[in-house]
Amino acid sequence: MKIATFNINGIKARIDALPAWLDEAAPDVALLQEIKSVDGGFPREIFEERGYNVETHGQKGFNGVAILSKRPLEDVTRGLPGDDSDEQARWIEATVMGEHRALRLCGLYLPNGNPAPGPKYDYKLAWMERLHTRARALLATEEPVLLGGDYNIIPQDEDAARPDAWRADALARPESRAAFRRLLNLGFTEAFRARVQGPGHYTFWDYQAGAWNKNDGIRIDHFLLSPQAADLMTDCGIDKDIRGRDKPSDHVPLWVEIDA
DNA sequence: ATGTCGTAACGTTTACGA
Repeated sequence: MKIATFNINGIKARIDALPAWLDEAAPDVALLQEIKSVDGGFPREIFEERGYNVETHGQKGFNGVAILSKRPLEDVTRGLPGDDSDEQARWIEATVMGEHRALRLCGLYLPNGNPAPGPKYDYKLAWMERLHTRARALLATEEPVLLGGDYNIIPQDEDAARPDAWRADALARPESRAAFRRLLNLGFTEAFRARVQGPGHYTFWDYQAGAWNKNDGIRIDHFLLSPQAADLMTDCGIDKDIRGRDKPSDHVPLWVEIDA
């Protein structure tokens, strides 16, 4: 089963590019972030026509996550637990039924956190604390669990073309990186790094300053796999090329192949 | 030129978030 994550930066703006990528890459599941749409405004028919079940968790204007799946989805939940006052739509979970077994999928859009320091950075770190709590609970189920999405975290210097330019940014500050490492230390495997080593692999290129043409990118979209899911992974990759097409998102898809 | 894009709104332009 091919499972992808893709920050589309607005469903209205990606109304052509997203279906074109789906038709070509043919993922069984796509975790989407930044749909920037309320649930009722999401053009679900476009995806249902292609055989996808559609589950959304949106809000007006910003954020918003969704799951598209060709296989049945069950037990869908919306919102990251741990703060009932948090109204930002950044988390959705569902169980997808594979041919042999079920997988628990979590689609996440982790707060950017800039400017840092400041209240937005505090919110990012608090959100990561809640993510840690939820991730630990999911591990305890001993089921295959995948946490996929836009983490807004550059894990190491090798994950940026110009690491010094990001040193003070919320995406690379020591507290952000430490919170990400704490997740890994629970026992998750970072899918891409389990398969590919070394610098030069990115999932985001800013629209500004010709970042794409200079390959001035960062790697901030990730899949974290529970031990039971990591045992089933057979491949992982980045669909880099679509960043150079018409009307691209600033992110590109990351995908994993899971033998489920 | 302080570099772009997407969304919303008291819209033909500005503000915000990224």
